[in-house]
Amino acid sequence: MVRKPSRVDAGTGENKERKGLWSPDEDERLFTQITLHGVSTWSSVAQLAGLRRSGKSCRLRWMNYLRPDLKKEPISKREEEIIVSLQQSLGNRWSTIAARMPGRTDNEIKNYWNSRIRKQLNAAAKAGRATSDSAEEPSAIAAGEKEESMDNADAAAAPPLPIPARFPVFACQLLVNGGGGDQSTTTTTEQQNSWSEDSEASVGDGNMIHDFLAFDELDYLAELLMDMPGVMDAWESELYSSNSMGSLN
DNA sequence: AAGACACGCAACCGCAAACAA
DNA sequence: ATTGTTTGCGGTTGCGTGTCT
Repeated sequence: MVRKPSRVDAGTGENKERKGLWSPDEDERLFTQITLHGVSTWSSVAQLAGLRRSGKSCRLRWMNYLRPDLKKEPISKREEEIIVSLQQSLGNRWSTIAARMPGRTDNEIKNYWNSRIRKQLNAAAKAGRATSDSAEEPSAIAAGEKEESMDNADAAAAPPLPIPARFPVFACQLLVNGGGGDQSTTTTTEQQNSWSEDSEASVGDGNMIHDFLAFDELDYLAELLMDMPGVMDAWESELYSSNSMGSLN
């Protein structure tokens, strides 16, 4: 979707800071400036590129649009699952979530989530009015509502471990891999990243499991697996290790 | 065909943390 | 230790486009 730069205040005053959509020329200036000279401070980037933009605006444009490593394709089903599960375990920490999803920006994920939530709420409003509190809600809607309540409570203040959508898959992996825990519990960055790609499924990985089980089946499995000895311990360390990765670039 | 509505996305705003002087 | 500046983040807004009526 290409939009004309037509937003309010396209920079009428000579010295006035420009706001609104970026023109192709501005993009080019910014891109050239950063690729050739890098970034010392963002305000200096704006100056050196001859842009009447705030450093803040330049940063945002670069991060969300110009960066060469950004994925241009729409968010895949697999990525959606990752977003949902990370959102459930981390809350609205979009930058942390984005850091685990190469090529995706916090803004993109946030937008995706917000529109998704809006959809779910609309759907829930339509379907749910008559049969409120129905036990057979689609898991996606349930997930959305769960997160809303989590938002209010704030993840840090909630002692019980969150059970995101990834848990059933994780638990299945644990079983398939022999329950040793070692390889399953040490979820590496590469592993996380591989979930975002539509890579080939190998025995015991999340893709394979999802090929055989629907979401509602996974939910059911989750309930059973939570009671199995050792599973929650493994999940806890999995959660811990993945949470602590958030600080990585 | 045209207006209304919904959706997706880009970008702004305000705040807080980090950093420098 | 204090103050000012910069950066990063999450929430929110508003525009353009697609779809529906």
